[in-house]
Amino acid sequence: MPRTGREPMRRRALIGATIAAIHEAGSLDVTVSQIARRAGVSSALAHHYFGAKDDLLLAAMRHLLAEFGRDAAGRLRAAPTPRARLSAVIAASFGAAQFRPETVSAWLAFYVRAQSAAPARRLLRVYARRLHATLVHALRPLAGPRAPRIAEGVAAMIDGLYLRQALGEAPPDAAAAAALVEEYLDLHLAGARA
Amino acid sequence: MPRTGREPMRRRALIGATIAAIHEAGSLDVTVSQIARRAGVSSALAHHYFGAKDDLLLAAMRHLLAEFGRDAAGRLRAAPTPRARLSAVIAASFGAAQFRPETVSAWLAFYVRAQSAAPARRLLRVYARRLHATLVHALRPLAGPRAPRIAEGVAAMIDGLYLRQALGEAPPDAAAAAALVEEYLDLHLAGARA
Amino acid sequence: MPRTGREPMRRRALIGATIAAIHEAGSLDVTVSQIARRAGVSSALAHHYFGAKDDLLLAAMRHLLAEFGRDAAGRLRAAPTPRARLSAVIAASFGAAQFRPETVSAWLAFYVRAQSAAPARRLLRVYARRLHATLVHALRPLAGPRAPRIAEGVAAMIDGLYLRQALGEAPPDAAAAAALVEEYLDLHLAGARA
Amino acid sequence: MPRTGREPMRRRALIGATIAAIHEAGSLDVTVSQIARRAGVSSALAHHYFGAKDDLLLAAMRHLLAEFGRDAAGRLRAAPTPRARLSAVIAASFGAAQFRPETVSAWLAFYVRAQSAAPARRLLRVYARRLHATLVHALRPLAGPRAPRIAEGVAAMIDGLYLRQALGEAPPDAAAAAALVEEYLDLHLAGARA
DNA sequence: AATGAATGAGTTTTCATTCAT
DNA sequence: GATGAATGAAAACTCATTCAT
Repeated sequence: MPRTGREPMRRRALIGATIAAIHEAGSLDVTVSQIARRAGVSSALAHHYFGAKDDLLLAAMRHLLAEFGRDAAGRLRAAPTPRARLSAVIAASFGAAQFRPETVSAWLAFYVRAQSAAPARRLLRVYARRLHATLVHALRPLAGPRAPRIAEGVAAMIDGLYLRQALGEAPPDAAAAAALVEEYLDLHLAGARA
Repeated sequence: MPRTGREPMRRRALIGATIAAIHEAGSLDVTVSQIARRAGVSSALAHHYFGAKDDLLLAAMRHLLAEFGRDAAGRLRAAPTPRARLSAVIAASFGAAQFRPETVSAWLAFYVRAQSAAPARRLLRVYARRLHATLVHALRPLAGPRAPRIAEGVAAMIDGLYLRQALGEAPPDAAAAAALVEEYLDLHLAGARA
Repeated sequence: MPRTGREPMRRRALIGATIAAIHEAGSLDVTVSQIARRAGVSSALAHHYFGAKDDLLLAAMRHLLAEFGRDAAGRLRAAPTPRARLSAVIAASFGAAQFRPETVSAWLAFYVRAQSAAPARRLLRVYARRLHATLVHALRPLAGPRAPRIAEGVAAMIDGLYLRQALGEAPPDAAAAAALVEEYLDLHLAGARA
Repeated sequence: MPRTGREPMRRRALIGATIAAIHEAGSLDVTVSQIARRAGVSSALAHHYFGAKDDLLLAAMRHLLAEFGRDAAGRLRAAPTPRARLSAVIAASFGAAQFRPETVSAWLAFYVRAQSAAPARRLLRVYARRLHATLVHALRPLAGPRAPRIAEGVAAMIDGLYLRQALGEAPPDAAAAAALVEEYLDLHLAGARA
């Protein structure tokens, strides 16, 4: 039986609390104390584990990215065709784990942060490039030279739907969002085949 | 000759400084003093004219929205057909005034703010609904019942391209962005006609 | 016909506004702008006429003191006997002009101010001494060597009734207050005669 | 041995510093920084323990009130007769702890504050009512229906003596002040018996 | 005479961060 | 490992006061 260890437990709790707090505040203007209280520890402990506040935020961001990455990877492994791989990416983007209001808020906040904080920017770029590469790779056999272009469109649309979701008064409709992107793809690929 | 009036001058200067400062900081975490200094006045004067910081931010937001509104309205007046009206909206979105890094940064920052500040949210919603109405109205004769759906896709894509532009290492390529949206429309409308 | 002159008019308006504002705020924490607005002029004009804020406050204080002085002097002139003179002072203290909530608030605020501002303290002392002298003078033929002591008691009781009035939830009852002091005097003077 | 506990220590120090600072300033226009410096801590700590400045002021007020309450209660317990109880209240009012210039200044400042700040007003009213009830209760067997009236006179005189003491150039003479009130009582009660 | 414009000097309050225990 | 205690630094906001017009 692996002793779970207090530290990893605390770290997880703090990261979860960070995301929840960001969602509740709707921005990164969240105090370390708020986060710590939510995680049931002292703010000093948050510093002890993560160093500066920025590091905690980065860790939360990394957590979100990794979660998405795992989710997407799983779906990609199960996808037999290029077209299915594209759907896998879309499904992961609008999957239950990603499209929760909580996650979307945090996501958007991190995007803004990336404009001013270099480490956050680096993180997002790695993710963006990986996503782009995956899309292009899957699109290549279906759309040839238009692949990068379509990938760009797909990525933009996904991001745009997140943005609107973050703001939206309407309840999140992951299915409708996914369908919109799928349709975009279908139009492009049908046109290609024609 | 109308006396220029100092107040409108100062207000304009402060709003301009606000947008510039937001861009430079990459977020709304800008102090009133920074903004005031940039406008060449004291922070007290900024408070004198705008009240609280939030009011200044809102005024800047309103300014951006109004600018876009005027730009779009001008282009729409010159558009003879529904399809041209759609292009007018897209052109306004990616026009020189709107797609400057400066404006895009501020835009995104305001989106985040709208998550927590009700007045900002109201402002963005008004803009979003107006845009949506314009798009649907122009799409109706071309796409019938699919109009709302396509409008949603167009709006999402535009927002997504802004988001990516805000983050992007690449220099802004308004033409490419606009082309992507135009193409999206063409695909939908071609399919419709077919 | 005496041209009233703008200046005296403005000064009066400002002093009245000062007292009203102090009453409304319940303390001297009133801004010059508030006072000026209430008087219908700019704050700059208040400074123009009175110099610093302290000077305006002092002028308002002086106004209150002078008003009380005039009121008391009038009543004293009409008082035929020492006992009547004592009643005159009491009547002036609780007269309509003095015992208004407005005046009482200001009065108390000035008492506090006198603790830290020398000019205000000097002003109040002059008034206190004059009042004391008047009381002693009237008491001497009635109470002999006990005059200063009784004067002290009367003055304290008047001040105390003001204090309680300033705080009181009950509506001001000038008659009851005056009666309490009169009774105090009667007891002393009856005892003296006995 | 109970660990002294830093928090209670700091709270006490801050409250003491508040009262001292109010006395020195002669009003509540005292900055949190001044108070904190006097207590030997940072202003941030004052906020940490008391929240807003108002809360610190209220705590100081409550401290004064409680101190007086304890003092009076002790003396009342030792008073065998109604008349002795009245003297106990007077003695407590002018006792060494209460009639210090420091305390009197603060007292007066709080009275003014009560005019504009509801919580302060509530606090003072509780104290005023309790005092009134005590006086009336002790006076009832001695003065019958005149008890409330005399109680009012006693309370007013005490407050008035505080007021004059706050302003006074003369050194505080607690004995003389107390004697004045005692005499007032004696006159009333002698008259009653007669 | 009168004012709008403008600001410097402060004041409260918040918060990330450190440190002794 | 964990925390309460403590603070320096900063930020929003206020206000008396000055000055050009």
